[in-house]
Amino acid sequence: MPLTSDERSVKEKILDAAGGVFGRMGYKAATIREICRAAGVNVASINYYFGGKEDLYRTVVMDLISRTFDRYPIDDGIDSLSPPEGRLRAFIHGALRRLLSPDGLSGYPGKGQLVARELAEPSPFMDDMVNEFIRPTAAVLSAIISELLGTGATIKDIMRCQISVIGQCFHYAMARPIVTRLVAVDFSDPTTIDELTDHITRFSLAGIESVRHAIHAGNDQHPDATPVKGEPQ
Amino acid sequence: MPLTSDERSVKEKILDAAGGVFGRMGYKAATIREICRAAGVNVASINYYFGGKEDLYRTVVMDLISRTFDRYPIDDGIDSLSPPEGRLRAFIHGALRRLLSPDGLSGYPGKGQLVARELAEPSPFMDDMVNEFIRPTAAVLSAIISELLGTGATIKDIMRCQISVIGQCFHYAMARPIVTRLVAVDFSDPTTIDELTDHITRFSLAGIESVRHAIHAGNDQHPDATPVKGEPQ
DNA sequence: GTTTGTTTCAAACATTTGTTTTATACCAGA
DNA sequence: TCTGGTATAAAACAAATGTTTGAAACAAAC
Repeated sequence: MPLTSDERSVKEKILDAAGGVFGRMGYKAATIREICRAAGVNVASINYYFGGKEDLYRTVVMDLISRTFDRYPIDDGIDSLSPPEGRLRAFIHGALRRLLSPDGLSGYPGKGQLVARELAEPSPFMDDMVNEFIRPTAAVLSAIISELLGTGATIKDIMRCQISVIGQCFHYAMARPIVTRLVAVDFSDPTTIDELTDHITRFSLAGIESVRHAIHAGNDQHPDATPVKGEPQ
Repeated sequence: MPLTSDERSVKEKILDAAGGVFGRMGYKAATIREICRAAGVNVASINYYFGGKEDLYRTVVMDLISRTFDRYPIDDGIDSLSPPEGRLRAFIHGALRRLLSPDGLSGYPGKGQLVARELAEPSPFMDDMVNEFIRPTAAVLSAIISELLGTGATIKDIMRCQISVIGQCFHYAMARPIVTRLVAVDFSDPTTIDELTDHITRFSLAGIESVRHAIHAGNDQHPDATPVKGEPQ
């Protein structure tokens, strides 16, 4: 009978501890002894419950992302027929909370470092991750931006604006080791997240509007009239 | 007398091989045996010439970044007294080229993955990197944005706009494994880099301008933007 | 209470890995 | 040729790490 309350507890303890250790140290540098010490369980437990280190890692990552998307859905509970400005704000808010919010249990530091690790050295199941989570997310953002840009926007225009929006959100999560060395900020604070949502939304709406203008007014001119000295483009 | 032609050859062989292996596998997963096999030298050579694995890694990374900044300087050859719009464009162009341009090393995959790796598991000398390369870069961008925002901008305002600009540039380098799965783009192509420079500059100038308006228009959505108080730096 | 299957634990095992050692080859200069 | 410093190679070493083992503890069913 594999479901006593005690078993779930041990498994959960391992999963939580593993999330933190993997996120902090990366797959290779994280040792199962460190994970088990943090979880307060025996080293053999990992092989007993998960079959090995690699399977534990896969479970941890998929579980973490899945739960995060459950808690902070893509649409953030906003009607897909409402004006695109509000939907963009909801999207950014959701993205920031997914990336920066601490994961309820066991003081997990944030998913940013874990994402960075996946980008540095994509796992064999990176494709699954993209298909299951990232592609639907990108589709929602694409629809919003497409509406904001209006007719005449090319796929390239939409794509670039998408990356401009997402890039801002990601950077707070990924570059945390750098940013915190440059300035003292408390990410994961809800107030901070709301402020960032305001900023990125304002910044992005203006940026998108500017791209829209460029599209409708004689394409592809340099954004500033002053040419760069000695740099033939 | 440590400078016969033969010695330099061995050292160079190690450096080249190490760049590839570290870039491909990351610090922890890369083994000195793998590096030495790729370089065709004895395992003891690394300790003999570099003192150990960590010092070798530091040398390789610092060398790579240093040469990259030499080739693509921060100011991109533009006068620091010219209008901030052009300077922003030069800054973005330089950042993109540093991040996306392939470099001379044999078969080296690009700096995006290395940066991502550093963010995922910061090296012991991450502080050195930040102080030597990132801090001066951030200072240049900060000056540009500060000028664009005008008086009344808080440290927070400047910082957030900075991250908005840098985040867009970084995302192309770091999220390459994701982006290439979503759409077919050839980064590192100079034409692509120039197009991206145009887009990010236009997008960011509009975003910054919008933030400037919000600052001067009683900052209703911006309850924290009280003029410059002593932000811990 | 005994039995049966599951869970936990400490110790052991087999590899891997960074480093050191020891010996040998090299190569000028006296 | 001898000598002293340098470079390379093979082996040895010590520490760390993922995994396995075998026994003990435990819980529920009979």
